[in-house]
Amino acid sequence: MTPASNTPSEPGSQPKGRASIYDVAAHAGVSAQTVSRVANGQTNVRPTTRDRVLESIQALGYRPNSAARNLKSGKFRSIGFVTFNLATLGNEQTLNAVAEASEKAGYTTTLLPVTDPTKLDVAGAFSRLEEQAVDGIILVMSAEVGSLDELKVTLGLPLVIVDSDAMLPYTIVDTDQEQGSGLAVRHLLDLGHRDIVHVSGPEISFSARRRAETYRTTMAEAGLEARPVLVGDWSAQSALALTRELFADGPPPTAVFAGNDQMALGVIHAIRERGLRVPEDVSVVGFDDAEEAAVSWPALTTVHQNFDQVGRNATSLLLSLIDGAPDTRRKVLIPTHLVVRDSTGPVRSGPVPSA
Amino acid sequence: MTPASNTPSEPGSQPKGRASIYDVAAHAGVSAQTVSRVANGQTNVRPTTRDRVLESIQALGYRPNSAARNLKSGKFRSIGFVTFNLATLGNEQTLNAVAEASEKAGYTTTLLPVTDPTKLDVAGAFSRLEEQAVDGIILVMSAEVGSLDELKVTLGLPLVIVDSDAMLPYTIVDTDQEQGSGLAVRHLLDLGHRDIVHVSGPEISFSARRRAETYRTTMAEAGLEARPVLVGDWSAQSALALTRELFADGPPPTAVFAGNDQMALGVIHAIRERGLRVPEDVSVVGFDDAEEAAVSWPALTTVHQNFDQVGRNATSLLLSLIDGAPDTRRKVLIPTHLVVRDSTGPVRSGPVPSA
DNA sequence: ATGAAAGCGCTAACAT
DNA sequence: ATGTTAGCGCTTTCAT
Repeated sequence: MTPASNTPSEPGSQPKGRASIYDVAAHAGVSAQTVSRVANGQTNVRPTTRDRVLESIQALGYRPNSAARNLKSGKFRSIGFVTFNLATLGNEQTLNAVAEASEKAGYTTTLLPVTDPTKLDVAGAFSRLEEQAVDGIILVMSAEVGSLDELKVTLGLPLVIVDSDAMLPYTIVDTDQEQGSGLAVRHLLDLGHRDIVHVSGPEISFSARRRAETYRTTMAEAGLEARPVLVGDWSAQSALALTRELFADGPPPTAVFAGNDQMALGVIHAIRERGLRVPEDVSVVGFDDAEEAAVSWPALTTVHQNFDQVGRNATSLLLSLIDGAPDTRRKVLIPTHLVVRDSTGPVRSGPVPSA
Repeated sequence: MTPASNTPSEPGSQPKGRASIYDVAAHAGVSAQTVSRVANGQTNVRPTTRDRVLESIQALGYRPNSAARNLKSGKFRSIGFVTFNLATLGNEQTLNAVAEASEKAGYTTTLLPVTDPTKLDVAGAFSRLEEQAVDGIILVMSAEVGSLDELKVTLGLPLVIVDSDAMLPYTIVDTDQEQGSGLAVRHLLDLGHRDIVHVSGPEISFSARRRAETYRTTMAEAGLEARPVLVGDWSAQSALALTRELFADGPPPTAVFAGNDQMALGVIHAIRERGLRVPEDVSVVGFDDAEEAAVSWPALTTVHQNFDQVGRNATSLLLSLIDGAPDTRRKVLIPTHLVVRDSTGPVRSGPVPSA
């Protein structure tokens, strides 16, 4: 059946390395072009020929070489995901959403870890990103990066920034920190709390600073005095230590707004150590709505952050940039919503909401 | 200074697209070879020439095109990370470790998400992996995949499997599930518990099955009768529901071994709902040692799983395979250790350990 | 120390 | 419907 004409390279032997398009062409007795057409599902190939080529592809285990394709097309069909630490609920979920969204668009996601944020001097590490086999970059900052302004100059690749200072002159997608934090603080206010403490993430984090700011302004709007912000590092451990100190220093507040759920757990732990109850003695609100929030004891009231939407938006924005859309430097803010569970309740004694 | 001789393509205008090695060569008045040598840090270039080339590289913002490099070298310097869901503590931490380890080796990590595990029929999806621009693949299963045997036949790429049935004929890296589960169950046994329930992950998961098996054998070794395993899906919610049912159906056990920390939290939640205390009435052990384990209330006794080591080992194994080492199909089992915190204690009333 | 030529595997453009 | 030519950007010979 198959006209297995002998070629000098002995096609009958087992395949060394990988079969190229020429091997298939020789095996099927057609030109490389025809193989290419079959491999790419072009229509203008006679069914007989197509079948023969398909057989040869099978027989030789041929797979197109993506490097050659990339070289030819000038595209990689891959987007780069740059982050300083993956070990964060938000970053991880964002990555997950990005990976799924880009896969749907036929793109692959390449991780470009930058071990040390401060090492990200623009001249050095960043320009190296251009060599990577990616068509565009999603930069998840979650922390400050020096001289970002030069980025635009240095980086010759489409760029979308996630979780960042929305003042930056780039296309940005982020959770609406202000809206979310307002929700949390006003919830406590509505429950009658007047003495509310905020335990925040690290200074270096934009979102942490934004949440702390909103805590202060919302308190001010209510005509209340904000307590000094307790600055942690997102970890439950840091919140635990901070809250212990707080209790050691003076009377406990009636409510705590924690910068994330992890820290909320740490706060709750410290409250219990002190012999107090949640929410009867102290109410606690978190931020993120991580999986454990629903099953902690008590179930945590928290601000739900929609990382999936952040990731999907960032991806589609980047993809359109890659497709040549002009960079309009849009800021997309993804709204949050409050999930009220059992860690918050009305103040036990003291002023009741005006009603 | 610079002999900016005019070429037909008007090099003086702003760079359309990207500067190639030829543009730099023309700009510096040397051959492409010399540029290549400078770019790759070869020594045999006269300092004067080198400087001139370097200047041109700067001026034109030249970055080597990785597609061309890849095509030439036949390597991508990237490893593929295949998983069915990233949204798992273990997978995420493993990915993190893989990304870091491969970055250190000068490799990039490419995410190859497979949305539906059951869709991973070998003939289809898997052979497509070969087209990806990767030199090898780390497959994180955490669940069963049909006809894996054909994998070897189909996949022409170095492969390391993580978190899997260690019986498979591949190079495998995994947490030592047996050792870990033994630690957990024997810890409860040592505390005098005799009535221990196991809440497991889903049947489809190898590690879940392995942990359940070890629970049964360890109980048997102690001459005790195992309770029917409560099969959940790793989520706290599932454990919560399962434990509620358990309590509704009969007398509570004195201890629970949960298949992971999330489920342990769900179990604890259910115990409390029932008006019982942890660990006074019921002891609970988890598995993973996730961050929240240390700060949950009470702090969770759990089996620490070293995902970092799993990821690092998988990476170095894969890298050596890529470098041409023969596939010896080693099984590397990473040991765990027990972290005793506050969720376990001696049985209140009942048999005391023989001593 | 430097350059010229060839080719990695693929596909767009142009024949036939 | 199929084949031929050329070239993507780089690096490995092999000169010089």
